[in-house]
Amino acid sequence: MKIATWNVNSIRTRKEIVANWLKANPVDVLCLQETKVVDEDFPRSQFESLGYHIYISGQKSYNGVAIFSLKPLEDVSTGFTPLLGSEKVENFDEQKRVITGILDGIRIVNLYIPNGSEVGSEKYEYKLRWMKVLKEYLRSHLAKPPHNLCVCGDLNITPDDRDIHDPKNKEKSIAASPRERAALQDVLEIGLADAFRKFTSEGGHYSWWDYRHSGFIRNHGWRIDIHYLTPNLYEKATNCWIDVEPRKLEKPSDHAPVIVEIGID
DNA sequence: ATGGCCAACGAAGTTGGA
Repeated sequence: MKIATWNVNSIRTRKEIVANWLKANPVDVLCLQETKVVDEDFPRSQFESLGYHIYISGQKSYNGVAIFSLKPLEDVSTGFTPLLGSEKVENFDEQKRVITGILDGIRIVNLYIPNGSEVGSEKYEYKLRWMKVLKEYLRSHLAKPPHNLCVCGDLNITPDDRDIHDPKNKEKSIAASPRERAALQDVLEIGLADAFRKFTSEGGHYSWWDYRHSGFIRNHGWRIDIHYLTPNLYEKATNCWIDVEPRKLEKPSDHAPVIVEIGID
């Protein structure tokens, strides 16, 4: 089974690129972030004609997540509230950043973690609070069948210095600051491991490059689009890679898709 | 170098991204 994750930075702007990619790479599941469109205006037909079932949670202008799956998903839900109740999650579900469903005994959780803007800002504190709720949310999923999690998406945090092209000033840099990395590690304590790092240990592999500064040409990027797996799935993972090809196209997303292959039918 | 790019919204400039 192949599960891909891709921050497309507007599905309406990127629909041709995404559809063409799926034709060449017919993954079982594609998790999208930053769809940036309300559900009524989501360009469904282009992807349904490729055989995908489509599950979406969008909003106007910002955020928005979706899952495409060749087979129907079970137990689909959006946001934290269905598991945790509204009193535990402040107003987090106003921003559409979480969608999940089950496929063949795997609970797939698609996340668009808040960016955080600048270290120390109000949005940064929001991000850190969001991470605490995320941990409870994932723990609740893990306690229920099928007890196998694939947590993927745009995590907006680099796990370590191998995942940023220039670690200088990282303490003050959003997505690399110590409190963000500690918050991520705290979430992973429930029992999640980075699928990409099972196969590739060196640095220099990125999933996001700034549109500015010729970031892609110079490979000045960050690896922030990640699959985390529970141990049973981690053992079964047979490959995980970043497909940089779509980043070379005209009007690309600033992120590249990342694919994990798990050795089950 | 307090920047450069890109998208949404809406019809010019602001907000957000990471």
